[in-house]
Amino acid sequence: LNYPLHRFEALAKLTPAEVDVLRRLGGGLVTRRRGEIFQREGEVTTGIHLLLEGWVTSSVGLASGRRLIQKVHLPGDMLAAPSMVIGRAVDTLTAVTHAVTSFVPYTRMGELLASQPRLTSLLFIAAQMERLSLIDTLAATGAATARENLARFLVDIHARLTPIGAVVNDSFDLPLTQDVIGDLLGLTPVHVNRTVRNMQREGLIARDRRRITLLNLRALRSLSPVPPRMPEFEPDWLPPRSHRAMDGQASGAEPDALERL
Amino acid sequence: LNYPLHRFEALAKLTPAEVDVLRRLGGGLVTRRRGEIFQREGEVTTGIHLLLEGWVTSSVGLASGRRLIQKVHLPGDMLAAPSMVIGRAVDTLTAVTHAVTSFVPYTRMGELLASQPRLTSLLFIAAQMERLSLIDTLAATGAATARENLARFLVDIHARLTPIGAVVNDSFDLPLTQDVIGDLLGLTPVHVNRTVRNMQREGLIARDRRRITLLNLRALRSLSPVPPRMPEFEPDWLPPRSHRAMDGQASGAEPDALERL
DNA sequence: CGGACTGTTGAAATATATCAATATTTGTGG
DNA sequence: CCACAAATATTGATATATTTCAACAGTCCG
Repeated sequence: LNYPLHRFEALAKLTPAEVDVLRRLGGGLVTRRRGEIFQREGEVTTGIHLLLEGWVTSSVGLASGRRLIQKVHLPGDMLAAPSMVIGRAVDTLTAVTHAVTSFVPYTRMGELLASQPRLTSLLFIAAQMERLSLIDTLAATGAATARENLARFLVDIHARLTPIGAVVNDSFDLPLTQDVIGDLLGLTPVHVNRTVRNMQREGLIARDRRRITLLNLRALRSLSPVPPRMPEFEPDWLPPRSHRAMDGQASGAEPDALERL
Repeated sequence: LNYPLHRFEALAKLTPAEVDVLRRLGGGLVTRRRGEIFQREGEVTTGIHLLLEGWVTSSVGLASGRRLIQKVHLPGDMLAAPSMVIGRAVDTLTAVTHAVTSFVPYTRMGELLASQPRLTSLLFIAAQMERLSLIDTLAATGAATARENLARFLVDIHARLTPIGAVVNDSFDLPLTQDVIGDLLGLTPVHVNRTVRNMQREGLIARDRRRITLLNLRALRSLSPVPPRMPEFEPDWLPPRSHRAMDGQASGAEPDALERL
């Protein structure tokens, strides 16, 4: 299972044992067809999903019938984590491209939480980062123009695609319809279209089919209402790579729980 | 230090030792005058704040000059946690009423993370809940009308004020100006006013000075575009109240780190 | 190849913003 | 406790970004 760990590795240098625990966290690989919905809002959930390949949207349906896409998930993301708190799916997960996921039952997450204090800390930090990213989305959606919001979106995807090597010369595949982008930015697809075409006309971006090129990244960045966010690498308050902890022996509760599978 | 723990107690029954660790987490009490700004966006941060009393807003400034208030914090909240990831303040913290806080240096948070696996799990869960709350805010701000958004806001404050006993007969103090509410909902103060007055005219709410009464909670709830969220109490995957862990002895690293102060 | 998505453009409608003036409340210092 | 200044709330008129509705053009994929 080749779960991309760049997310965690941006936070701290992992020990080989930790890498191993994370790589073996998920169950078998599951292939998702394009368009497949593999979690529906409201249903009872028993675990989270790791995204290994492809793009997946996380959307919530509003009472009005509109839907808002909270986030597009890219490889390396942990899906449906907020749902574990209430035991029911908070969001609907839809594969927008062909995708590969891996399931992690809550009980297994519990074993991880109980036995790996340092990884639990990293999970805590990762959750805070997701929170930060939502704050930025909120700032853009709530108090910025369509143009600024679109700029932020493009810059964000660019930044998140870069560590997995999917960006060449500021150019990348964007397998999202304007309809989906609209639900993501809280705009009408019609208005997304007009805004995109304006940016194109002004030479900010170029498009060819599903491929998009950011011609003036600097201009787009300064258009974006929020600054880029860089997590601090291995902050000094992070629990140390304890020799005892690194083998998963930290909590007395279930020493080898994570080694069983 | 009487840090309200209802947030954690909604998630799990705490052991006396855990209660003690949490209560002794913060340093001395700090009093904040109304209007005082005690953290500014962008400045280097060295710890988080616990809110014991009063209301505090967390806002981010946009490039356009507008500001968006991400959240109003109420007693029991942990402030500025997202900032710990990047070591700089993500948000500006402003006391909107007289308030009392207590500071927790990152190093002390690190000790907590290293020594209390179960509390770390609860912190992780709490972060996921905050994430969920942001998703709901985003849904309302991005794809709902001013009216729906305001309804959601009132219902949310009502729900969060209830566990600290600040709601009587669906009536509570709302020490926020319409200007602040506007920044919170992504609306103009003028439009907030019109929307509030409409609700009043329709008998949904009543106001007297800063006190507001939700006359028809059911109607407001159904107006809200997002459902109420109930965290699951003591989910079965949560790390158990280990006898060893409860004394803060779990990680071999620094056994008594948290007991020093 | 053909039918179903997806993108594009126009015209009209609308929720919300902006600007501006006045009323009311609130906090403060005498 | 009063009076006053500053902050906040209220209302109206007008402007505007975005939505809605609708028609048509591409393009993708089976």
